[in-house]
Amino acid sequence: MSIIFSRQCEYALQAVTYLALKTNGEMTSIKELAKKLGIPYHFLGKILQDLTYKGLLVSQKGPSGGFRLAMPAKDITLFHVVEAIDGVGFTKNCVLGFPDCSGQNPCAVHEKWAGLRDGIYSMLVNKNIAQIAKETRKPEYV
Amino acid sequence: MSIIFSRQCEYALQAVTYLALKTNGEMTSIKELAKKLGIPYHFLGKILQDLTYKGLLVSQKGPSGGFRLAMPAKDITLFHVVEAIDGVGFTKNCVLGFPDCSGQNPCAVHEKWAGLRDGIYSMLVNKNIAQIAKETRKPEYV
DNA sequence: ATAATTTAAGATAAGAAAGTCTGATTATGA
DNA sequence: TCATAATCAGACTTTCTTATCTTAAATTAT
Ligand code: FES
Ligand code: FES
Repeated sequence: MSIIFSRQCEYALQAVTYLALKTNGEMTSIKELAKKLGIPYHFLGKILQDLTYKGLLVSQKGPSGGFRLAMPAKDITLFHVVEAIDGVGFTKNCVLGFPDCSGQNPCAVHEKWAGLRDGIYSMLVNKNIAQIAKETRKPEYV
Repeated sequence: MSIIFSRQCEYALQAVTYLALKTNGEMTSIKELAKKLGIPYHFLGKILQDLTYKGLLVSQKGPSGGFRLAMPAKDITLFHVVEAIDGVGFTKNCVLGFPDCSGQNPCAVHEKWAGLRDGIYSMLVNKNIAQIAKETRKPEYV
């Protein structure tokens, strides 16, 4: 099966965009996120913990605790999340799996792929998640 | 780690483009492919077996046996290989991992991603592997 | 015929990713 | 204070992917 981002990363992206919808400093619990997004509870817990450790989220224990963004939504992009979970390998790897990807040693589709790869990068950085939250219409988020 | 195609699929793509360089009906052994491309011998064997089963390659046992393309290189695209190994899921899945990806139920980057996805598809179908073989300069292939 | 070479096939192992479970810790609010 | 609700942390299990090993079957050339 072909994939772009790991499942962990997909979950993280969904969770962060969901958190972006909570405008005031409100905390959101793992329970709510897991339920609304259909993500396994404990697995999501690990991921949020990870994002907290990486500085993207802030957590709070106890009743009415949970997670919120560590900074204004306009300062976070999807790329920050991908970077934190999957790393930035996809921005420089050969799509055919050759060990060295560069203009010096291009595979048959290197030029084309380099362009698409940049396009994916742009997709991830050109909108902050405040904008993304505003445009979101997924039923999962309601 | 983010990836586009499975490692199996990458190996398959590399092997098929390598086979495309053998113009006359010549057979190529797993040994040669594994050595030149740096792919684990037995693992590659399985993959080539699979591609044979799927009809992309023809195999021959015994001394001077091996594998060759089952049809003229101009009739095969990278997409055929991806389709055979990883399937076509990537042409229709949401990049953020949402279960339903469509214009009816778009995520925040659906429009952008749909375009890039088409670009990847084009990259895979717009050249046949005869053309690809001709343009290839990877040292692995020499 | 027979020895050598090659793919076919299946079992198994090793590793990574995904998911689960349990108990500890921390904070809230009655 | 004390029960409750939440994250934190670690071990564990399951599943999938990748890789290895071994034997069988087929083909070729001697
Ligand atoms: S070498 Fe293949 S994409 Fe760059
Ligand atoms: S819904 Fe996300 S890419 Fe289509």
